[in-house]
Amino acid sequence: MLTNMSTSLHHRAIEHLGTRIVGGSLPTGHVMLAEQLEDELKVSRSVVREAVRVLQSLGLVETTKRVGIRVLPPHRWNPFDPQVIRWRLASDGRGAQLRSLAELRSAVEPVAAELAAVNAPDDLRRELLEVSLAMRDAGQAGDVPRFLELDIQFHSLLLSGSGNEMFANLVGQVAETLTGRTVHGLMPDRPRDVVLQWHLDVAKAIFTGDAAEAREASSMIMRQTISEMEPVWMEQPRVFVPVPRR
Amino acid sequence: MLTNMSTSLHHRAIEHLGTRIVGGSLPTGHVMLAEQLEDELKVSRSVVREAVRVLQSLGLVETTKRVGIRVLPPHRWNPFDPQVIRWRLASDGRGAQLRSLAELRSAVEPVAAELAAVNAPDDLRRELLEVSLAMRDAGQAGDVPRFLELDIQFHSLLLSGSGNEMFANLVGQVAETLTGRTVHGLMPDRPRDVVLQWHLDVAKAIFTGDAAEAREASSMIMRQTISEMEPVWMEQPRVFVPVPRR
DNA sequence: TGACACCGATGTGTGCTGACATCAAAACTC
DNA sequence: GAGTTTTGATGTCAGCACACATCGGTGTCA
Repeated sequence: MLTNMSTSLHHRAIEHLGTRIVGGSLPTGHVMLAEQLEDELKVSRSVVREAVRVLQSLGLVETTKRVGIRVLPPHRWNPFDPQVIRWRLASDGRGAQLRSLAELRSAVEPVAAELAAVNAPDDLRRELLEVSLAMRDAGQAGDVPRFLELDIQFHSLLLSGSGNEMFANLVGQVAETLTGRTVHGLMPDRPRDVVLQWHLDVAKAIFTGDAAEAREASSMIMRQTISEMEPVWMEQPRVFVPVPRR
Repeated sequence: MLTNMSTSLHHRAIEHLGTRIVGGSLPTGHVMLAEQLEDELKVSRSVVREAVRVLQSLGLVETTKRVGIRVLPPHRWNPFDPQVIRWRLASDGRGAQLRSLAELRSAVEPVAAELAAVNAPDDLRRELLEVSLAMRDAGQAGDVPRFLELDIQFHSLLLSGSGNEMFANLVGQVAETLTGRTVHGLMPDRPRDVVLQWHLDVAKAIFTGDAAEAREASSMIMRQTISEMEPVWMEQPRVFVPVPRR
């Protein structure tokens, strides 16, 4: 066996194929043979087979006897899988992916805020309040990296505090969205005062258990976020997936 | 080899382990050995290894050298994976799963309606209108199975029409929620007239491009749905996942 | 004598390989 | 054109070499 290095062969194989499929260099309908992948990746059958099985479970490929490994169309991919999202963010589909995530956030966060106001444990409410205060300080001081860190912290706490496991699972994706925004230079040097105030409003409302106010303030943040990020995906066309007939 | 039957060994192995882990009979921290699974499932190592790799990508287990295959805690499971959701719906966690899905719907659908009013292609708007009319007829006639079918159709069109691939991907889960509601006997024999009216309102608003009205009417439906389904998960405790520190 | 650091044995996942089974597409026969 | 055979790919199996985390024994030092 050749030098295996840090990451496992299995992981590397998945990464290699995943990026190529999602990136588009292996187009929909493209057929590969397992043996051919062995040669290409210089790994054994077991590695290829295990990698293909994982990609199959993500909806990226299907295997058919007598045919081979076929790349499936994008609408078959599991759009909620963290790996798929990561691969898309690293590809041309980055804009469309960020739009999807931003819209998902804009849907989920106000409801999460509402739920957190009703259900969140006390220490989490307190921490949320502290973070929102720290955000104000960092924001007014123009400390962008610190602000980003706290921003992620804030929204993570909010989503976790909802007590909905699906919402809580979106923290990773939200972090991607937020960092993506700064990376794209879409953040003003100094966050707007209203945005800081809205974050404070959300934290206070959750602290006092005011669900309606929490939702409202969160909606404001989301509206602002979307309008700031819109340039990223402006030219990206929307795709309408056919609804499965029965 | 014993009779292998319709589904592949690989699929059966995944199903076997997935149901047991999600169902709780293999508790968090439980450690299995690959060899032991071979004996238990009466399959070879490759089948076990490929199945374990898939479960690993779903966050259900992790493998450590010298230790074995360890079952991970529920908060590490990918809550958006269709398989995981299916396993949970078939287990004790059914109530909590339905709550998560219902809350997700209640967050997403109003936003999807808003987006559909802006972006949906014309034929989809037309179809949505037709379906909402058919729903009214089936509802008033008390034809429950037909109503359920149309209801699923309606919400699928709505989610697809948003042009957001993540929203569109939720059709399967929404269908589960809706069927789950009838299965649990939570649907009145004859859907309330207001609900039928709200569905018509959503369809009309999307048809005429009135985003705000589409959102509002959709919110009403969601509010009603949640309140109808609440009994299912009343006694289920909420789980608060620790937010990952950096 | 007791505490601690070191180190080698052990067991288990990782990776590789050759062989056979299965099954569906494609080619062939009638 | 329908039915049959062939073919070629994945599916499944079993055995091996290797890497490496853990455990327990050994040695050193106080």
